[in-house]
Amino acid sequence: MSKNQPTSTNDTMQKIVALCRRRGFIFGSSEIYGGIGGFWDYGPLGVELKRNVKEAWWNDMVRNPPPGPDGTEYQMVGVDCSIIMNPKVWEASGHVGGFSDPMVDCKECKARFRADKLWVPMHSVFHNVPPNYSSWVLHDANCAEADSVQEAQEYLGTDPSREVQERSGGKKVTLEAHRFLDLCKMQQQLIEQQSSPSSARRRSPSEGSLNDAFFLAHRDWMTQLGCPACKKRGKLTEPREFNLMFETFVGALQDSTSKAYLRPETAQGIFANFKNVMDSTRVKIPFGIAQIGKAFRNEINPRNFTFRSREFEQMEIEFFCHPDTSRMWYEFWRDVRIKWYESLGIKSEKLRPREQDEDDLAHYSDACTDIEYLFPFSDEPQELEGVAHRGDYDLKAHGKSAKGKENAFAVIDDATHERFVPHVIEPSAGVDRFTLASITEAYTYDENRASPEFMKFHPRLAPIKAAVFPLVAKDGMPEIAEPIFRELKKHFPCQYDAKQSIGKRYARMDEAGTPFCFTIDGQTKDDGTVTVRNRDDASQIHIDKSKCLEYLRDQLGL
RNA sequence: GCGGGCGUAGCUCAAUGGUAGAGCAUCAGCCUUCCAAGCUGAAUGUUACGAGUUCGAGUCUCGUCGCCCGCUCCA
Repeated sequence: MSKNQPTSTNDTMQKIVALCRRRGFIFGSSEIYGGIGGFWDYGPLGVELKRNVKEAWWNDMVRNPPPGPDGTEYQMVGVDCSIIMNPKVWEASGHVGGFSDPMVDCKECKARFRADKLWVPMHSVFHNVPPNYSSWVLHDANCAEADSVQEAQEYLGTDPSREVQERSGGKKVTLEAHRFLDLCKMQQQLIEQQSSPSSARRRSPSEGSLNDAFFLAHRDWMTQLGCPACKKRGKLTEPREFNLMFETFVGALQDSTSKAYLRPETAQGIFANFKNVMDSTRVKIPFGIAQIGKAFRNEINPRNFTFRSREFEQMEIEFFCHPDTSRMWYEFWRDVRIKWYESLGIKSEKLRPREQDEDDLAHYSDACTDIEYLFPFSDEPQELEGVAHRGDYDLKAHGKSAKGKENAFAVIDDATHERFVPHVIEPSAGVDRFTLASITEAYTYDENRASPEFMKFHPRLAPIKAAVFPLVAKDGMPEIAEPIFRELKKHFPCQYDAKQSIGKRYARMDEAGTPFCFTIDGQTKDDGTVTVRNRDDASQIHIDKSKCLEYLRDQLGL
């Protein structure tokens, strides 16, 4: 094994990051000023790659979507919505209230916890919790074991003035019972009034649904809880809000009335335009609205190269269908999306659809599948895309918030005259995540090659499709090569290079992931053939110099 | 956000508190008839940033920023 060969997953990731930077795929943003965490720039090769990702998606999902289940016809249309929207959008969607993580720190051991995780555990000692509690109460590892009254008391503190005896289902619980019951009731209300489809999409109903009123009511009490890490009491700070939305101001005046947000997801722009699209395009259920665009989340701790960035791009479809067919469409899109990744060179063994447990789902949601990919930086597959069954939640939420009626955005079936609010299936993919996946998937190390590192991009994604080289820059070879290059570049992104040794030029193309190189050599003048060099196995064949474009089209399948 | 580690040329790294260097990569020229070859030359730095100690700081001290690792977090 060569000493430069990657030896660990982390080593591989470092080499990939280095190659991305060296060859102009991805740079850290604002590097000349020391950089800024969570923001990335795409260089000359990276922007071609990322455009190819987006164009493949737009072409395959919007302009030429696959036939539906049982050959069902459906329409797909696109939109491109503004990044900044009326803040009411984010109130209706639940992001303003719910798109934040209230956190507490332990002053003793410096550990940090989500505030809601501290009190959820305590409910596990009650058996009169609502049935749907049982599953998510055990969500927290600390509490899964907290089945004894004593352990519950650990959390509550032992101040006698706080203790109240509560008999419940034969179990005698000694703690501040009325507070406890308040919590139970409040939490039940929060679940029933759950108004945050997005925040609830991947969180259990108990999490992230806390609002200011809750903290105002229980602020003092919560700081008395024991720290789950070091078990010391009274060391926790008050819960603090960590809102993940970027704020800005519209207009010159910077006050609360001008506050606005950079969108944390592109989906809401589609919902907000649902009626506009319906009224202007003659689409009929079932149909989809697609959008590619930037979104912003002020992540606490961006990591793993571009995987978790603060500014990122999404490719989202909101597919509207009749409630009776929603399950079918959900399964359809889940399968379509997995196949799409495979069609672009992602090996199926590195892809994993992970269906969320029914217990984890929000109460209005029928299903959600994360399509995950095994990146080199992790032992566990990480989310590339979420295919969510959102039910009629979003349209009803906006209908109620904007028009005062839940069914304001209902549609009418012409045949049956049935009036209904469509259900929504949402395949939501991360452009940067798949771009990164295509990079890590393409990265190949073969110590037997003169240039061991090369990028085995799928032809559709390769930033440069071909290069044209004169073997040496004399003997009339450049004069033959240049016209071939000029012809090819009309149809494909191509490069011409006559400098330095042929091996070095091949190596550079290997790192850029260029599938084919056409080399004009001495034989070209004799019999009119050029050498085609294949990136993946460095093999060579001869074809007539007039057939380069035809050969490329054939091989690339484009 | 916490703890630990690290910041010198594009990359990998040198330089006892005393003139900031090498290899690779890049560029130019020559050479070269298929895989990062060779020769000659060139360019490349406010040593992350900012203070302090010192006659003198890449080197010692402090702060800031960034990156990496581990926690934490990831609607």
